[in-house]
Amino acid sequence: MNKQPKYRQVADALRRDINNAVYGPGSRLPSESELGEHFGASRNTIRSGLALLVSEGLISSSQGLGYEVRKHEVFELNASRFENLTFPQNGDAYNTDVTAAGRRPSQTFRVEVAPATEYVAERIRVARESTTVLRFCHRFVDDVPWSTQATYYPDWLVKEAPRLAEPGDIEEGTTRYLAGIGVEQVGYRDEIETRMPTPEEARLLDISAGPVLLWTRTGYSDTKPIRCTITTLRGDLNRLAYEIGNLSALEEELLP
Amino acid sequence: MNKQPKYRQVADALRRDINNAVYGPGSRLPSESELGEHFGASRNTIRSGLALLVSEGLISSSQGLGYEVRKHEVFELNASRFENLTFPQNGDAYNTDVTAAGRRPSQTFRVEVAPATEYVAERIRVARESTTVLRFCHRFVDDVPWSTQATYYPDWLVKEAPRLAEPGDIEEGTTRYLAGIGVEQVGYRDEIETRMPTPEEARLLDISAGPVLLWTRTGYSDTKPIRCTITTLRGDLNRLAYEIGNLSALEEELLP
DNA sequence: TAGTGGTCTAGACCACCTC
DNA sequence: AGGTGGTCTAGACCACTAC
Repeated sequence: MNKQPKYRQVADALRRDINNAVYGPGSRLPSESELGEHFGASRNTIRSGLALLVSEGLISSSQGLGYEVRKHEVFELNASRFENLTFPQNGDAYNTDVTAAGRRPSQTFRVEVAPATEYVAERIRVARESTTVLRFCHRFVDDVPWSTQATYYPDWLVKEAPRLAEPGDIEEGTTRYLAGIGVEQVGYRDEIETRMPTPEEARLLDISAGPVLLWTRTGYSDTKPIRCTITTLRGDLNRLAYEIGNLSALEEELLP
Repeated sequence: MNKQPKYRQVADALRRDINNAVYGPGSRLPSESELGEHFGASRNTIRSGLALLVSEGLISSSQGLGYEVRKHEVFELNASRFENLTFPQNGDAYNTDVTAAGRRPSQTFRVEVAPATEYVAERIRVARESTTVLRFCHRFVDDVPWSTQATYYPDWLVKEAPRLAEPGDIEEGTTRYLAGIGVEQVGYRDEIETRMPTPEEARLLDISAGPVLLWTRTGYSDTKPIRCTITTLRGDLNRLAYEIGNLSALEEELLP
């Protein structure tokens, strides 16, 4: 027989109850002491079991309140909608998508000059530590921190497109502004990863547990890379989607 | 002054040392008792700090051995390489990509009849719990569990394409087999999410800590969905890539 | 004020690895 | 055998929330 440690038995029992909706989304779990009595375990052992479920993203805890079953709400970002002149939009797809979902987007924004990290440098093909312009966005949906987005532009491009270095939004969108001065983004390469947040990311995105989704887009003109955008998304709140090829079958679904 | 709890101070100090390569990748950390003496904390407090770093994916622990700084090795899957007749490949891109990276792929494979989960049913547009054929793949790279892949085919398609329900591989690849009988996949919709693994996933993929990357591809003919493939990837080992548009600038990079 | 979770301790015993 | 991490206990005190 495969004997599990007691804290795992506690976690398994509670997980089963949560999946079977004995404890529904948003409802509160019994207190640590009550669970301790129920399972015949010390408070610390119960806490180990609960910590497992917290790390799995099933429950969350707040001091003075107790443990609560988390409700899941996912926002989908369409990453394949082409960022070009055929889709008029401000900045990028974010405002469009969030508003379309009936939610209220907001953001803080800043521009700075920053040395290229190794990660960025190899993608926009500049020397490590060389100067870049960083346009940084901290995004919220209904005032909940949702994602951060950092776009790096190489120095040579900023010389051609000085408005990139100016603080404040570019009304018509950076992609369109660049196209207007003859630098057109004709393709991009996306990379998607996941990992646990750094303490800094956890602070910015108000993450108490669970992973982040990292989405890097390197945009190319017909001759060279022109930007690198790194988006850090709360994993529990976001999903990325790509639609590729002929999807006429999908559109029909939405007809009356 | 913002006083951090002692176990966080421990974690922060060790994290800094790891990032500054005081403890390099693959090297061992001092034992819990040594750290306890160093930081003037009880063993349990030290363990809380170390647990934080484990959950962040920075270190791993093994009973009897100690804590080790993890080395990162990421395998990139190109998800946008079109799955059609222009790219000859077995099954899908997996074998091609892994072999190209100089690694040894292996897999176990099974076919079964399974009722559609709600998630699958809404994607291939069949009734919940209706019959589907599930082709399941457990994949390894150099014998390390890497990902699982489950593809669901709707019942109506299996009637037209009976080999889908036969156990064993389809030599020329399922996409090509289907094209051969007139069911061509002309487009697909990908969805990408992340979360912590379920206990079952942790077992199959041998995950001690860290998230999984979930990649769902729904394939369409010109009139309806024909399959739904759910790939579960170890987050620490995998990255997804999409290349879209004109990337002639990227190809040049690889010339002499 | 009472109840909740958050931190911390001191000590015990077990399971696993290396020598 | 000796050292490592893994589990578990009993108890203390603190911080936060509710009433």
